[in-house]
Amino acid sequence: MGTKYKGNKGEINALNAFININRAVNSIGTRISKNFQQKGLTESQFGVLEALLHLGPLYQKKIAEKLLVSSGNITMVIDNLEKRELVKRLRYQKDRRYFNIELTNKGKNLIKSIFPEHVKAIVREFETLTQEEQKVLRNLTRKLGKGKDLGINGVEKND
Amino acid sequence: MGTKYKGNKGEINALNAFININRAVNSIGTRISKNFQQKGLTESQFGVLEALLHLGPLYQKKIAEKLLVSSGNITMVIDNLEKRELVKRLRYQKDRRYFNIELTNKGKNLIKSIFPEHVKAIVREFETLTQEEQKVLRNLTRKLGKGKDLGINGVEKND
DNA sequence: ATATAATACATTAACATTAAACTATTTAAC
DNA sequence: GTTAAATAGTTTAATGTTAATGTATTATAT
Repeated sequence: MGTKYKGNKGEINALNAFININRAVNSIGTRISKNFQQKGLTESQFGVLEALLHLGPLYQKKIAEKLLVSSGNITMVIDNLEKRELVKRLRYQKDRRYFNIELTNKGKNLIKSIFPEHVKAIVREFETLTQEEQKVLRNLTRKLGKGKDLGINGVEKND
Repeated sequence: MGTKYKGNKGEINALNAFININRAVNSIGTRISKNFQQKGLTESQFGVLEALLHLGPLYQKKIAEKLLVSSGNITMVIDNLEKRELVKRLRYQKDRRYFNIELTNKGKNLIKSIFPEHVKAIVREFETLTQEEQKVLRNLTRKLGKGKDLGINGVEKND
């Protein structure tokens, strides 16, 4: 198990935690994504539809921020969703640089039909942990994700 | 914070844990990968070189298994590493279906020069957690990653 | 021995992904 | 008001990724 790298205890602990958290995300991600893949959606496409369902219409830059991907990427994902008539681009008249991206009825019906199964799949994966363990995991990963980027004066940059 | 989805407590806990673990992996992964990206390596390329350094020569299928990617994919990654003369393909004479993939001296020097910084970057990320918390995180994610795939008779399939 | 399976790797098409360069539009500077 | 800077989105080139299909090689069945 774990890393083959020989280092001090601190290094071994960090490497083992790193390896296991990556494997876990990979492993549960693969299983969970089967749901929407069977409906012909990629992970990015699913992410866009889900964001639009729960947050309402967004312009592309906001979607890219939510999904942590580049704007060039989002252009293509929206292109492909638009081809399938799951979303539409609406030029925002007050500032013509923006497109508002909206779900079509077809898109809304699709994501609404998939999402409950998606939640069930996630719950199923996390059932290997108790409710208490899930909370511990959430808190540890929240701390981890925030990193320790410090702004000036040692004040946390992250909210 | 957390999900906007309205569900029962079990669903909310699982979704929140899911969101945070994904964000954490994404976030620390982005920062850690800057190391090898600055040396002109992609994540997959780094993964291959690292596996070869620590495990010795491997054939492509083994590499694909280690890195959890498809064999079609590994063909291209090896192609690109080979173009840069970081690895070489050696046809295995006893069974000519296989290639042994080996590091060249250039490849070995590169990965050996990068890896210590990589470890340091990981340690740095995990310093937001205590040693004890890192161990807890490792155990929770190990459990999570194994899932609860059951073979016949309810016997665990995973080792 | 020959036909069939299985195995390792390669190829293709479709989509993802980023960085960098580009266009169109709006805002800010002067 | 005209120019410069900033912003939203697009395009391109390079690589990654998978699933599906193809090719070469080896193992198995009969």
